[in-house]
Amino acid sequence: MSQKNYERIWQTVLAIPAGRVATYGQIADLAGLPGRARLVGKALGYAPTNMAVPWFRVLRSDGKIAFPPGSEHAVKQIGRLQEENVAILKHRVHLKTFQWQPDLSELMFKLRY
DNA sequence: ACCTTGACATTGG
DNA sequence: GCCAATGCCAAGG
Repeated sequence: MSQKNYERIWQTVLAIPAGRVATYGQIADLAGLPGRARLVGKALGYAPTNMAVPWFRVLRSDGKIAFPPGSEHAVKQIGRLQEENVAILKHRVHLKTFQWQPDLSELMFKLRY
């Protein structure tokens, strides 16, 4: 287990502000792991609950919820997003409106890159 | 070392 | 926009 990569991913996701969302690929890039979007999903699955990583703010490249419609995970995710006023329509978030546009220098500082 | 598995992404129809 | 085919690559068996 490459705990190191997971940590970077968790830290990056922790930087997503409430009310905004990011895609798996975007997180991979920001975490310095280009081309490893799938690793992001895996890392979120292993995220320690005590660390409160906002996994629900991460979506597919087209804005869709990654879990199957109606599944327990999907329902919870949609609920969490709606609590922060992120609109969901047809299992999808309009990225043009809600996608996080990180301040790169600030992020670099936080992640120590 | 080989094979399988994904909370993915991109492209083409 | 939907679906299928491809490409991708770390983890775990």
